Amino acid sequence: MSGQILIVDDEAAIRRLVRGAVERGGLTADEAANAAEALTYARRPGCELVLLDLGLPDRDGIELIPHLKALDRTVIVLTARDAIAEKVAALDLGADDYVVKPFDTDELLARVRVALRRHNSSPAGHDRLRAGAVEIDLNEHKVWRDGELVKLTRKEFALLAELTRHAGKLLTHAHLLRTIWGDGHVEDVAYLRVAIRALRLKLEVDAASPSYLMNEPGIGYRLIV
Amino acid sequence: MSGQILIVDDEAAIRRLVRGAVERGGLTADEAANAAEALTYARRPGCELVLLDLGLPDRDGIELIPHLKALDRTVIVLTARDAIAEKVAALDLGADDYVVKPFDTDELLARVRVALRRHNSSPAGHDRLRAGAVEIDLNEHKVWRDGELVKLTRKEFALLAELTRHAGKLLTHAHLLRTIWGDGHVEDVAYLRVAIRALRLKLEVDAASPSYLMNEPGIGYRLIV
DNA sequence: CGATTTGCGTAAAGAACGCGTAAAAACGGC
DNA sequence: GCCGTTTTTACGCGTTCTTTACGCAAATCG
Repeated sequence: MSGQILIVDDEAAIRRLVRGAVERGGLTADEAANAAEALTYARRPGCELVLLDLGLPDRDGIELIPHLKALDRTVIVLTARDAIAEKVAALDLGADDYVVKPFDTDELLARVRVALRRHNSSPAGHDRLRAGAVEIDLNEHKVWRDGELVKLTRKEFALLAELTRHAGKLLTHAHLLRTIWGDGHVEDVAYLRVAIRALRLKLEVDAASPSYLMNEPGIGYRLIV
Repeated sequence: MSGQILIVDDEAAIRRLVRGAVERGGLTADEAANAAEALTYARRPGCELVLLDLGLPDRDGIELIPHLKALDRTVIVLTARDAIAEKVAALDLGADDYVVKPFDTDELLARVRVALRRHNSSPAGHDRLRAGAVEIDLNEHKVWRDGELVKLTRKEFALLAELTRHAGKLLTHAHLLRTIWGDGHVEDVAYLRVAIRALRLKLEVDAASPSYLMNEPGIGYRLIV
């Protein structure tokens, strides 16, 4: 299972220090020592935030920022370089925050929390989302329909969560497959069909004529609000 | 007219400095010298982001954070207090960033841009195109004619999108065939005819005498704006 | 000036596709 | 080894796409 936070730094000591801070906050972490590894881990579903050192052996970390943002990951740059120009460049490229080494682990953790708070909840605050009769708690991994608790499997929940986060929007097969099953399964539309059906059976009034989880033939699925 | 940015600081010199930075970035600003004023300005519609000094004469700025967040304003704390505990407290109370004085105005502006980018990107980027009575949303794969939703198939949509992207311009058979059907079907003009007809039936007032999807004999098609 | 060609619109039939559905096989945690 | 979950496979059905054919008008040509 992949962690929520990805720590990218070539020095093992730093990685350990950061990981300590992150785990103290109850979060899970992966580690990468170079740019190539970083991209591999960042692509894994479940990865939300990347703590990025700029001084990597194979590539300048700053080049990674656009790639990470394209994956919809939050990026906090964590580096010894404190030149203003560098900060501005990183932030303008899409970085969400910029912390200069040496840093305090408490402050880092606080900034990580800020970033995650934002990432997980567009209507700022709680991690409860509602779309129509369905309510979903992202932290508690619980789902209600008309106030009644519904039991979902992990995949079902992940799929519903992704659809709910972008309620009303059309999400492509590829997007859903990538976010929930990972890069290797972008073509496995069958997974999606089976999972969607399971959700419909549990959430729709009549699974045979859905009014909530809608299909856009050839494109993807959309959750109606 | 209220500005997008509210600068809260009891020192006029600081306010002027910050305002300079903000306006250099093409943004407008209001100023408040104490907590009471700050709340008044923050309540005004159009205010998106508050740059908040913590050392205010009437109240501790940190107490303002929850109020500002309740108004759904982005908050960047901008203060001389650099105690870690203070940073963590402010961030956990809902502040979006924390910048310690003395700060560099370029970095501040970059952080303001980051915050605004985020603030404005939640009601996500519609890329919608319009050509005459027809409006088309490329992300949502939806098309309206005179405000009324029209249902298109994939190929129809792709064709209309390509024509709309280059509205008014003449697109050759080969170009359209290549972009929608791929390299292998550059010669299959029949596809194009069938698809164009389907679009006309759905979008034109009278498909038999088109006024919107025009043919340029021997060359290609053009969408009239 | 009439015959022929060329390109377009139109219609309709068959093939291919995508989806829903079901159920069996493989997997993984306890 | 068992039970719930996930993956894999298969089939029917409706929709969409492709293919083919024909009529018509304008352009081309003898």
